[in-house]
Amino acid sequence: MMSGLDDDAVRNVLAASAVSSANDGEVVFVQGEPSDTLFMVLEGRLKISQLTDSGSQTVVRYLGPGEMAGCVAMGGLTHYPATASAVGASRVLRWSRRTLGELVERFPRLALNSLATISFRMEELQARFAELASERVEQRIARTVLRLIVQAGERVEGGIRIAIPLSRQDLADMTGTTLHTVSRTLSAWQDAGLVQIGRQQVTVVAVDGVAMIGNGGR
Amino acid sequence: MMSGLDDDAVRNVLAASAVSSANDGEVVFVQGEPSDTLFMVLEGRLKISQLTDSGSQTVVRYLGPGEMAGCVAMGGLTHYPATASAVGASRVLRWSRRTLGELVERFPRLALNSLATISFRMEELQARFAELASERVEQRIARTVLRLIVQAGERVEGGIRIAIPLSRQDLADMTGTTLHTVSRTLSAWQDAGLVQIGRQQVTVVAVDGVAMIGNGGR
DNA sequence: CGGACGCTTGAGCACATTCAACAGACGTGG
DNA sequence: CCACGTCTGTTGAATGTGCTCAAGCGTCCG
Repeated sequence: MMSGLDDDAVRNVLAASAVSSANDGEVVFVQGEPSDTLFMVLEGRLKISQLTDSGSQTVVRYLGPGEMAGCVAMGGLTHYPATASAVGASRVLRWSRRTLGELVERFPRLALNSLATISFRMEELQARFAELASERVEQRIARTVLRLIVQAGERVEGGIRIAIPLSRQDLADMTGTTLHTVSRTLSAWQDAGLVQIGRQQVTVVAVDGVAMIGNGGR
Repeated sequence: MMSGLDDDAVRNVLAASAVSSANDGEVVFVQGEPSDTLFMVLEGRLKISQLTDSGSQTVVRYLGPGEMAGCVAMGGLTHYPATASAVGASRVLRWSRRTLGELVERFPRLALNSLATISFRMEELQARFAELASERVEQRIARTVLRLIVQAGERVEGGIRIAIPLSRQDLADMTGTTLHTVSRTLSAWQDAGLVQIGRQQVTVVAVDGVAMIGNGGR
């Protein structure tokens, strides 16, 4: 978010922010509310999720330290398109839309950086959209797990652990399936020695094996 | 794209552009190529589509006059995430990445406008993603048709026609299904008096009926 | 006139959902 | 500390939506 700004500018931008804390599960902003604040994660994580009117949930992404949430406050959207809730004890920086307007005027670079962030996410979302449209469930789960180990992988003995409390339901909400199918799939993978699963956690033992499934190798 | 710019600025921005024509089906930019140009549709339409490595296609959206294509050239992406091809004889404005950099420096507002555009599309894509993840095929087709009549609806006797040559395959690529299912669905709708279908074209007779299906009323 | 293209329709099947029941882990409060 | 309720996860069986495979038809165009 701050890339391309000189130290002085960064100090100015930070000085204009406020800090908030959020406990595990606490909501930072809610889908449908007026989008009058931009956030940046300082500590912990945010889970960005979306609720359709029919009641089903989709998880759009997880955000870690340094990442922006509610970029739409800078773009033109008047309401948040999704809900952000804290995963574990977290801390975020906040800028009001007003403050933001002034900052962007002084440091136009901020707008460009947001643009870069959103472009990147847009590309990712398009890719996930295409996956969802054309690939089978097992493949999608594999790709999602791979993305998660990039985003939040943690080396442990015997593999790479996804350092987010991740329920079967969460994975289902990311891949557009049900927790049942996710459970079955992960169990099968464990039997095959690809992963090690536990309550709200997944450790990938054989990254190459999972990658193969993700690429269509059955 | 030009909103918030004064007349003089608009003249400057336009003066820096080049014009290209594209015949029906001709490709404007290709997925994976370096994204060194920003486009704006002047006449006709562009179809933005994406090809996965497994070979299946998804249609991301259609763009009409005044809309920007390849916004990523302004954001940070180095390669186009999708392919743009002309639908019918079309004309587009072009700005090179270099020119664009200079323009943005002089008129920072351009960056904000792009941000607004992408934010809007991001929101729409998120909504479609959620649809794809949670709704049945018929519902998704209904919603897609409704979106299309907003984007390219044309009042005709007996309904609203979608003024784009739209094959069953195209609709399938937008909804993540097969042309077979789309064909069956549209035929059923025609029997029910909801739409009037023809070769590469759809005319919605009963918008409310289609909307009901889109909202889950079976 | 012939071929390519877009579309329709039927039959069978497979993947994933739905329905259902249960098991274990965790947290809470008496 | 144990009893209880809640939350998360597992697994089986039945069901069904939508895909795949297959064949054929009409229309547009060279």
